[in-house]
Amino acid sequence: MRPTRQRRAVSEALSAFDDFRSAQQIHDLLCSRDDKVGLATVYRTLSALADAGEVDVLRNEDGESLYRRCSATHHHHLVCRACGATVEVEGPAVERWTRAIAREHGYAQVSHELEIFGTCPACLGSHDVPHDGPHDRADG
Amino acid sequence: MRPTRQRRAVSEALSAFDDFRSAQQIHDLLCSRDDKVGLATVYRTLSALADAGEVDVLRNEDGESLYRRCSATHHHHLVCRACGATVEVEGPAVERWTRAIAREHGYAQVSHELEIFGTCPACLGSHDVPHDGPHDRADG
DNA sequence: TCCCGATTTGAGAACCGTTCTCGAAAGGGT
DNA sequence: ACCCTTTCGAGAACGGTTCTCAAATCGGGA
Ligand SMILES: [Zn+2]
Ligand SMILES: [Zn+2]
Ligand SMILES: [Zn+2]
Ligand SMILES: [Zn+2]
Repeated sequence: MRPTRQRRAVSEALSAFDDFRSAQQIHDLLCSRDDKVGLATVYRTLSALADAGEVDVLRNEDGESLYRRCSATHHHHLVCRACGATVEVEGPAVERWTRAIAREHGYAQVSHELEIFGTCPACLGSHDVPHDGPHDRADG
Repeated sequence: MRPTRQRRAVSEALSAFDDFRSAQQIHDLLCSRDDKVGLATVYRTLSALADAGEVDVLRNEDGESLYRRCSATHHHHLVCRACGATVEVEGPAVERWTRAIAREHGYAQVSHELEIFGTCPACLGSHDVPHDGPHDRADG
């Protein structure tokens, strides 16, 4: 995979966010910076990064794919519904439990998806709960 | 909510499946039975049932919504990737863990999503793995 | 039973995130 | 510079879902 200007731009844009962002949001950020990158290229690059395990993907309630640069080890997410603030969490017991459940029912090639949603401390404190962006995170 | 012929048909169609099915699959089943129900009505009825907590919803990897009549208590699913065979599973320890993690980070109004995917015993045994339907489940 | 307002239906259009198309542009090895 | 492959990108296409709105249906009261 060639490190083209476009791919570098998408990858750097991802790093500018601490929370999960959609392909279109990333494209918008690049546009506002006058980085000319086609939307199709943003989609292609994000898919490639996800396939390579360099970013995590999760679907929001609208079915939209959201991307985030995460640590390399297996983990799950605690995500604020209001602002998107994300915490990576690990639970060895949960990992064991899912494997045990699958074995118990004879299922093989097991994987799992686990996300925790809630309202983060910042959003709990603020009187008007935001719905369109993070509180104090870089986004451009 | 009026118990119309259409809503009854959708509800009964759901009961004919043991695994998760899409709105379009349910619509197809009704058509093949000469139950005249519009696709929009199928979507509306499934949404209403999901809102009422009468059916569980999960999104497949394509972002499609799948529906299943489940038990009323909180549970998760062990789903076969190949044929869709579904087992309801419960894990009190996981429930405790998610609450603890959320509290630890100060998140409130916590919910979570957890699905386990794998290959069921029947699909492991069969030589040509099916990709379009369950093994020996009612679907008509 | 008949009437009437409220609810429900459904064919098709609209919506929207995503993927595909394919000719143009860019890159790298020689 | 040349060639061949990869990548790009504007716009079309795709597919699941939702919306539109006129027609059908329902339920309750007269
Ligand atoms: Zn992650
Ligand atoms: Zn895990
Ligand atoms: Zn269920
Ligand atoms: Zn649970």
